[in-house]
Amino acid sequence: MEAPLEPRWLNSEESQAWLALVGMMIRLPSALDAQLQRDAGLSHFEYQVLAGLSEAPTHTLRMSDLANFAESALPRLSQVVGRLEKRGWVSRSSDPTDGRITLATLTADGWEKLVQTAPGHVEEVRTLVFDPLTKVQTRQLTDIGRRIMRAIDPEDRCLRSSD
Amino acid sequence: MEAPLEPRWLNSEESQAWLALVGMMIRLPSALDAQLQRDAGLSHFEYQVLAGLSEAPTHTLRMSDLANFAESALPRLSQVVGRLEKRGWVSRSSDPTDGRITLATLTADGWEKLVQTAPGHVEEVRTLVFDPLTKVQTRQLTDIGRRIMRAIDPEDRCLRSSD
DNA sequence: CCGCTATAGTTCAAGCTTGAAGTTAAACGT
DNA sequence: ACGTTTAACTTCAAGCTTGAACTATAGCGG
Repeated sequence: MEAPLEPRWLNSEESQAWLALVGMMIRLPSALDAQLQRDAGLSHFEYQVLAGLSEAPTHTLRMSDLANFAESALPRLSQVVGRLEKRGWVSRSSDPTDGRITLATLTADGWEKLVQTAPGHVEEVRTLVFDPLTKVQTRQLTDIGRRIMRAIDPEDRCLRSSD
Repeated sequence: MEAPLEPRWLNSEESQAWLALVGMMIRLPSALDAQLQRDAGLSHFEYQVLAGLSEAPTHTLRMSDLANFAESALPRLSQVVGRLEKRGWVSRSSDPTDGRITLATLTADGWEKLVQTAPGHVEEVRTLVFDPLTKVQTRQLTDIGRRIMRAIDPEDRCLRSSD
C-alpha cells in the first residue's frame, strides 16, 4: 500500500509485529470461546461474569462494578446477567440502602458450575498462551500489555483482578 | 478463586500477564474501531477488506482468499462486501474461468477512500501500540504473538500481509 | 454423456451487542 | 417540602455475526 503524504508509516518490524498482534487478537478470543462453549456451554463473557462474582467478598457485586470488572457496558451485562439468572447461576436483588443499585450474587449452583468449568478453561489458557512462552516472555507480555492499555486509557487504574 | 483438584493453576506472574493481555485484547479493537468509525465511517473489518484488496495485484481477490486474509468466515465477508458494494467501493463479478468463484475488486472510489483513511488509521495504530513500546519490545511482541498463534493453529502458514 | 459428489458463495434465521430512550430512586437547591 | 437534576439500571430497536440450509457450478467415475 503506497503512502499518501504521511511521514510516520509503519516500518518492516512494526508491520510484522502488527500482523502478529492482530492475528493473535482475532484468534485467541475465538479459541477460548470455542473451548468454553464446547465444554461448559458458556461464552467467555459469561464466564468472566461468574468469575468476577466468585472473587467478590460475598459472591456479590453491584452491576456497575461487575461491568467494570468485565470491561463491558451496562446494557450488555444486564442482558447476560438476565440469561445467567434464568439458568439459575446468578440472582439479582436491589440494594436495601439504595434502591437504584442492583446487586448480582453468585448462587450455589453458579459456584458449582464455575468450579467445574474453571480448571478446563485455565488449562486452555495455559496451553495456548503460557506454555508457548518463556518465563521472560511472560514478563515482557505483561509490560507490553500495560503500556498499550495506558496509551488507550491513561486514566484507568486497572485495579481489577481476574480469571 | 480456589483450585479444585487441578495442579496447573496460574501463578502470580502469569495472572498479571493474563490480566494485561485480556485488557489489551478487549480495548485495543474497540479503540481502533472507534477511530475508524469516527473519522471514516468504517468498521475495522471493513477497513481490512479494503486494505486487503488494495494490496492484491489488480485490486482483485477471490472471496475465499479475501476471507482468509481478513480472518473471517465467508458469510460475514459476503455481507460486508455487499454493503461496501452498495457504497460503491467494491464491485463483484464472477470468474469467467470458474463460475463458482466470485471476484471482489476495489473500485477507484474505494481506492480513494482508502487513501484518505489509511494515514489516520496508521497514525492511531502507532499512537496506541508502537509509540508506547521500545524497539526491543516491538520485536518481543512479534515473537510472542507468533508463538501464541502457532499454539492455536499449528497448521497455519500466516502468509498474509496486512494494514 | 450422465448422475454424484465436492466446491464457492449466498441467503436465512437466531442470537448477541450497541446506543438511545425509558424507569425508578436518590440527592440537591430553594 | 417540592421540583429538578443526577445516577443506576433496564428495555427497546437496529445492526452485526454465526451457523445452517440453499443454490449454482465444476469435476469425476462409470
